[in-house]
Amino acid sequence: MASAPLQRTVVHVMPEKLSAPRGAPDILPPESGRWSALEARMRAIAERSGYQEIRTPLFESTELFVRGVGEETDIVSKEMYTFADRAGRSLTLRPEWTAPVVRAALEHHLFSAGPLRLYYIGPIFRYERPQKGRYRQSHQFGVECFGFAGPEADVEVISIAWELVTGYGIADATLSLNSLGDERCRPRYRQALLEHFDRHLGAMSEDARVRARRNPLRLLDSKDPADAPFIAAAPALESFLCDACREHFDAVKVYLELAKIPYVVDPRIVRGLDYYDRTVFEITSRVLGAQSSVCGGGRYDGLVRSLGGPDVPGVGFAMGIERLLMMLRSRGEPEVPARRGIQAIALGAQARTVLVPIVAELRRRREAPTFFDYDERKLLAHLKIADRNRARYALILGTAELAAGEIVLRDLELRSDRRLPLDAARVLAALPVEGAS
RNA sequence: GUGACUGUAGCUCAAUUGGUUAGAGCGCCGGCCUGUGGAGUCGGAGGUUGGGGGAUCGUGACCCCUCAGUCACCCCA
Repeated sequence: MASAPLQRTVVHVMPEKLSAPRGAPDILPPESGRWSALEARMRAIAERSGYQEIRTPLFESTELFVRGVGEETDIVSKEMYTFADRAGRSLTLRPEWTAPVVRAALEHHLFSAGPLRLYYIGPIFRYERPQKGRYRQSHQFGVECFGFAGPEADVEVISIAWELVTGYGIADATLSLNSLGDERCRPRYRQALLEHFDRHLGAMSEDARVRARRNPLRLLDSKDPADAPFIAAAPALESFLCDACREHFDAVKVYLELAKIPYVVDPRIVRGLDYYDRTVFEITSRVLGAQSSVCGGGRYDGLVRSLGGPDVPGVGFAMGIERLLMMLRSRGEPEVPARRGIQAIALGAQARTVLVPIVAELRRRREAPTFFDYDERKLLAHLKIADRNRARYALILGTAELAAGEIVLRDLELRSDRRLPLDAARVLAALPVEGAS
């Protein structure tokens, strides 16, 4: 290999600074700490309702999303990260979780064991123009409840979402609800809609004409003022629901009231994924700006079958972690974190040698952090580092202590010193237990 | 994919409507305050003004392209 010329080439070819791809932000400390705390809470809440985690590959065969999400949807038609692998297979970075979850459940015969409750947490990828609350790699938490056709499951799933969003004292959240009907009544409504809009399409936005062709229901969702009067005059979906769908929808509302979960019925939420039927819902917040939706979901009784599986009903939601974090942050929390952990301070090479194994022992036995700056500094500088680390204690070993066979344990909050025998066990015994943060 | 705005030290921002060696605060590193901390004080490092072209005697400032961010549309979490 002619490595020398190759190296030269590399230097000339990439003089630019390396940076993260567009719309794919890094998550750095201390922000990453907020992430893991939220994720822990999501897992806990899902598990309390009997949900278990599922992890699926980051990429799937492209066909899964085309069939599962719908060829005509924006996600599939223009937002997927699709590539060919070395064998020419078309693969796609998952743009959503529901289709992969169903695929995995089918592949491993999870439906044959009866009702199934799964949750997931992880990244999704959509090729969109980034803006606030919208990224090319974003992260979702969600649950899928399979095997129950009744309204109880809808409300179970909504309850989980609602608890997560409101659990931090967020007053701003709104739950919007709608029913899309099922395969019996929706076609009739679709037809009625088309007939209504057909007469006005010439006066409506260009976008509306596209929607009429691709998904007439989405006409209702147009924000173009030109379309507003025609939308207002459009027939209401609710009046077209068949008896079974109406009964289901009414029961969902009753259960929500029993659960004291406030909602508004919004006939305009129709959702952009093809697989939904009956209940659809969304949780929104003003603080998110234009990307107001923090959670969206609904029932998808036909999806499993359409992917080649048995006739298993399902209901679930997906929640945007970035957006939920934005909601939490907007309530402000400038609080200074409490002091925690120990700053180990060695003055001089010999003290350092003695302190290293003691620190190792502290780190093995305690959950709270033990910080150790290995550079030779003055005591003053070490204490400043301890403050920066927000350490509660300083463990100081200098030449005087070393000679006396002692070590100083300083409480940085109380500003008081104790002299202890120079021994890891004695130090541990003198420290209160500090648990995980 | 469409439209608009913005990119100057690690961070937040200056730089008299183009004019000499681009500054400040915070942060960082170091000295002093004889081994006891969020302070003070003195000093230091750190910028090819996102990148590339162009116009000009000359620009961080003007024009074009590009990259990135932000806001809205589209769509969605």
